[in-house]
Amino acid sequence: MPEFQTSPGMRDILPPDSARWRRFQAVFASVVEAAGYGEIMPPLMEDLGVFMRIGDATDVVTKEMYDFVDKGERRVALRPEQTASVCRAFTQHRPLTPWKVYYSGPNFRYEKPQRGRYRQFDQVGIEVLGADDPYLDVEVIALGWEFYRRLGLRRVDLLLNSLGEPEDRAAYVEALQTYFDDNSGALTAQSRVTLAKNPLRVLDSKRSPDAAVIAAAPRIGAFYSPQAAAHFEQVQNGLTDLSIPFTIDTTLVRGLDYYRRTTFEFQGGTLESAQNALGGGGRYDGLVESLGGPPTHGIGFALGLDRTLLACDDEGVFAAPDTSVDIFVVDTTGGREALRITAELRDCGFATDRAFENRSMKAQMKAADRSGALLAVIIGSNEVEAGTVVVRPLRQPIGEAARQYDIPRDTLVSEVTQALVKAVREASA
RNA sequence: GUGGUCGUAGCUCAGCUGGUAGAGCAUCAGUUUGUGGUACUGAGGGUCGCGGGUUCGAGCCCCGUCGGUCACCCCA
Repeated sequence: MPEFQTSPGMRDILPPDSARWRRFQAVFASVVEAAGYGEIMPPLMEDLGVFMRIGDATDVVTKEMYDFVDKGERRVALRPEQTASVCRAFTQHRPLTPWKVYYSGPNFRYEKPQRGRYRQFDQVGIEVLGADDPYLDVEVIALGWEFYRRLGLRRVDLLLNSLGEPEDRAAYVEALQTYFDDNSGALTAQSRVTLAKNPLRVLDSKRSPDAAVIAAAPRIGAFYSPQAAAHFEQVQNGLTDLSIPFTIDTTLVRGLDYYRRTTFEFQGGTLESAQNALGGGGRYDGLVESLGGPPTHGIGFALGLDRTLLACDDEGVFAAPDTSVDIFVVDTTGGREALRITAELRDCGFATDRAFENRSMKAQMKAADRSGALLAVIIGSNEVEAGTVVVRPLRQPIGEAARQYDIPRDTLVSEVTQALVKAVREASA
């Protein structure tokens, strides 16, 4: 074991995996930019108070924050999510509404790491501030749905719920509290602890002894005000109009305390339940206000990159993109000629790699093969003397002899262009 | 944070009831005095996560610790 390793829950993303991450973010950007969203890049660190507004009943805030005092005696924290930062940015800059933004990047939570759960983890997401239209809820959900489709995922389930208006939610929480209190004998000890903090969260319990109690608990639906019920119905109708299948799940309460009305979650059908939440979101009317801004409607979602990639692996889609080079330059005369040729080819836009340390012809050819290049450009002492270079196609079927040929050194670019066109055509045939 | 489980070469792993380490792949070199991907030969590479303990002797047993993983919790 080396002396230094990444800290728990932190890891290096190496090639070719890193290319997959980049493409993931690029696909997301293209989906939401096509709907008018612009990218916001908030800082990784904010005043601790910004994140405290997420809610003091959530572990994300109370137990998992990477907070510390900086050299200027400020209480700061690494962001555990980005919604709060977006709302802070909104109150700070007061952009025109509706303000449609997307983000992509790492967040930090001090949790015990597990598969699909890291202390530094990437999310992509969108937020819309300043609009109350239920069709906006539909747009937001539909964009998440569309993104999964673009990745190639098919086994994603959309769970939908509404927590009602704040008053509805409060009345429901009260009813739940009463119900669970009356039945606390049947709950697990852990659920009783949860109950003391937030009765809604008890609905999330995955412990089997709780299942019966939860199944018989009061449902949120009975507590909706007429407005909340109408909003929820329009959201459902809109999703149906777009042929997006969903399941109403009245126990879907989401972890963050700021949610109001519409909440939703995307679950991966192939994943274990501990990791099956690929992403989720909802309305958080009130969050901007709690950060000192004007009363402002808000809705958005965040999708976890790690779990979504796990789901992609399970479904065999969205493989790491090919990052191989077009041309590999082999030079057995010391490497100076390779230096010139490589630079020339790169200038002309060809992805080009080469070998170093003046290794044997065989070793350099091996490296050329490994590079995935379609073409090798070879220079030995004979070629230097004759003023030529060898062009050798590399991707013919095993057993078939390579048809390499000499070309004049000064026709390199045009010859290589032709050879590449041919190689690509043969490869796709 | 609580509990289970695992931790041996770069990677995947084997190692019988304790007797001072192996395979496959990968890497490098040679068979081929200029040419890769299939074949053959060989080489390099490990303080068996770390620290204690038991023992004549520990990769194998015990304790602790760190890390991964699984469940709970939480959530993405």
